[in-house]
Amino acid sequence: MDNKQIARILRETAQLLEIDGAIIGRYRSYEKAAELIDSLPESVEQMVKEPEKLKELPGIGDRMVEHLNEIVGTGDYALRKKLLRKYPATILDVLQLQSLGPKKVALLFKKFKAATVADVERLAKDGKLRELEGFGEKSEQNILKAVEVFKKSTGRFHLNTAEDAATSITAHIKKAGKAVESVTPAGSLRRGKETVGDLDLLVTMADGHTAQKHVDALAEHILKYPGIDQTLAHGENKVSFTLENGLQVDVRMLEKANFGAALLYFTGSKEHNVALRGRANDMGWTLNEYQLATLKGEKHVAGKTEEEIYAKLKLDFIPPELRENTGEIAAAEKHMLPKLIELADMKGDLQMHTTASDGKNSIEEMAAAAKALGHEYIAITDHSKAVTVANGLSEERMEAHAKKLRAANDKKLGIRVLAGSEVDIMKDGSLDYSDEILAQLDVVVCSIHSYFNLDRAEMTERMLAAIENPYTQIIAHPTGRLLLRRDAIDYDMEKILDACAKHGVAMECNSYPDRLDLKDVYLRMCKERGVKVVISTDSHNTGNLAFIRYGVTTARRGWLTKADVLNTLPVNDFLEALRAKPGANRKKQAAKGR
DNA sequence: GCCGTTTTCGGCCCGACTGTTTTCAGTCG
Repeated sequence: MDNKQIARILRETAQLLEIDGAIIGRYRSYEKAAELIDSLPESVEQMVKEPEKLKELPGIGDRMVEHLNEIVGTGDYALRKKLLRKYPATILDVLQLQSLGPKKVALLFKKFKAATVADVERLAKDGKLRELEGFGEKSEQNILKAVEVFKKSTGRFHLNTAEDAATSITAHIKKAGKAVESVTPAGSLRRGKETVGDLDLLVTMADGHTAQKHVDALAEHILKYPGIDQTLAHGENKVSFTLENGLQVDVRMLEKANFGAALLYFTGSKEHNVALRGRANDMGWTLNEYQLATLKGEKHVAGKTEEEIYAKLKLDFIPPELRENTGEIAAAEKHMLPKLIELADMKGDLQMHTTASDGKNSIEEMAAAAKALGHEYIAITDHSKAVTVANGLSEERMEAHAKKLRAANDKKLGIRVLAGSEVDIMKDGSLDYSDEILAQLDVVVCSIHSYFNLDRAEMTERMLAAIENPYTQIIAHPTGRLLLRRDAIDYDMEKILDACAKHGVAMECNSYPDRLDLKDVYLRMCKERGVKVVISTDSHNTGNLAFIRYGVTTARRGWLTKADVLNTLPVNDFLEALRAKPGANRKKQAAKGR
């Protein structure tokens, strides 16, 4: 049982307890345990064998250790099962609906036995809800809207969808003219989380434009953004709306003096903020979205910039990507935060496709576009023969293609082109090309495109066999997940990473916004084990090459530095750092094509 | 259920907004 499953059981228990009317602290302790375990790199299943270690974690006490033991041992949790006899599991869907919280959900269940989204929809349509205390006509409409959103999606969006929306809305806001000083995205987008639930934008008002009438005028202007589907809120300092794709956008207008405190607050994560506020309290201060101040708010301490606030809290500046309360505060206190990798550190891109398989551009076009992005080298990695749907290359075609790739270096493209392939890992863990073909490639990138549903043991064996193959150098999109569409394939990640460390196989962080694979938590596991990482785009056209920024962001979330990522090296050093192929003469290989 | 150099009991982050109310409970982030 993995941490995600354990966290889900705890979170559901917390939600059910809340609906059941438990006191605030009780369900919060379950919530906190779930949040902690969700982002814990170590396996709880392993840790229950050492309860003392488990108890060192903040918010885990004697009782929680017992509960975790029960969950790991039995695969379920008696309290949750008991609550699910009282409330159907579908009531948790109802809780997802915007404007319905635990109190109202409990009331709906008590009065009408409503336990599904469909039940609630029918009650709202029949006008039954307004009979209840605390509900009115407006609530009915809001609930019906929420039901529509629920039906449309689970309410999360790819990183690039959110970023594109932020760019477009920012441009619109700036058209308001000189009243606007700056527009800054906050929230999970700024933290670079793999998917974004809603978009937070902070707008600072320029000097001389802070009066309410200017703010009101700006709010009016913002609500004229052409992509708005529905306006959700229109307050003094905030407007909220949804876009046609269902993405919710919150825009907050504020004074420059509060910008740092607001940016910190709305960037989150919630867990990071809670920890910072606790720290502020310990130091005799209080932190909110307006300022850091003395406990009763009588004296301002800081608020204009995030840097200033962190400094007052005796912390080094914490990059947004690390703000998940997974150790960054302790590291910042001890001046031990890593110097995170940056986009400018990237010198190459190691996975991309051309018209030879399923790409849209030629070798030369991909090379020119990569050069324009500042890369010094690329590996062209068209599909191997098993991926027939993607026009995978037969051994004969691959051999000819490799020659063509080498020859491309004679054309003075201004960028080194490495001959590679994205070689399929077959069901039994063997590779899709013979050793003879693999020996001719500069870069062998291996990945899974079939049999995603093998059981865990079989999948682990398959991956281990691929890693043990002496020609395998990089595992591409290692878990095969498609964000919001397909779950990660199931194998023992710890075993796989140990094998990668042993054999010098690198793990890819795939930058494609619907993959971001490996993800942050696993990248951090790579770093701890000394497993090498590469950041690639998996581009299928020249436009995709810029996705590398999402890979870099994900790597930053995994605490990686430049030194942890192989393709920050100059090409010859990179080739030397890559796993040596059988019989390879490194120096000769590196010098080739110069 | 967890936690503690003001606490072993009594708190659990905290403020804005909405919709329902005429002063506030519930929801949200």
